[in-house]
Amino acid sequence: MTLSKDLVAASSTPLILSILSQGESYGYAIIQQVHELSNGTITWADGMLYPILHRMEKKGWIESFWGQAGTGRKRKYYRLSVLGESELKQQRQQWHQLSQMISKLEA
Amino acid sequence: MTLSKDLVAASSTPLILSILSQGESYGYAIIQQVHELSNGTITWADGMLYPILHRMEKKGWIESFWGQAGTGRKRKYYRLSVLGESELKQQRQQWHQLSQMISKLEA
DNA sequence: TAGTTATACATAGAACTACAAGGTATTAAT
DNA sequence: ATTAATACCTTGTAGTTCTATGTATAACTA
Repeated sequence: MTLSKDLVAASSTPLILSILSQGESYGYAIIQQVHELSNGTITWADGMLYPILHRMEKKGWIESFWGQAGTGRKRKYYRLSVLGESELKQQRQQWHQLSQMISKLEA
Repeated sequence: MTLSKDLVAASSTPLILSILSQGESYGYAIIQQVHELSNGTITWADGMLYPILHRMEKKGWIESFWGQAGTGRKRKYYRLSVLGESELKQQRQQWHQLSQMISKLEA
């Protein structure tokens, strides 16, 4: 399944917010989580994700901090901010409403 | 509720396809139908809808023909094409998948 | 130990595009 | 007569996205 460009754009933010609502994570892992959650149907390019993360941080929805993996490799972790929590709530609501509208129109 | 730009873009096409799947309609009426279906929360500008309809026609998802309202006013009606039907099916599936992913992540 | 793959992050800017604003025209209402 | 509602259309720009490219380390493998 290749998602339409619009749908990718519209879903990436709520998906990232949702993932981070379950605990902090980092770019590379988020890509894998989305891949798994979608049963392999969604594969994000890393060059697409990082700008999104930066934008979301700029908006104050997520916060970053550098961490160390067990291996010694550096990672930039992200966690949901308070603002991000309420944003997630709103976006979930919007998704829900639109889903319902589309469902309602199924003959 | 003001939907995010991304979400408006992602939802407009499946919504229009869904509406037309229930029978032919025309631009002005589609705007009102969306307004009603959303309980007044979604108000599309006409200048935003017409280009979308043109694009969708270009892609072969919908077909247009000029008609006459009872009043004598001219209207450009749109109906779903065969291609549009399968496109709708796909887009519904995608919406469904993403909705499920987001739901699944609700703690 | 050299080469390859996987992990991990970053950004410039080409390429795209949405849609506000502005335009035309007819019918209905006041 | 005027205004509101109905009905459609397009240009230009202001904005955005994400591809392509770059850097670097760790782990594996032949």
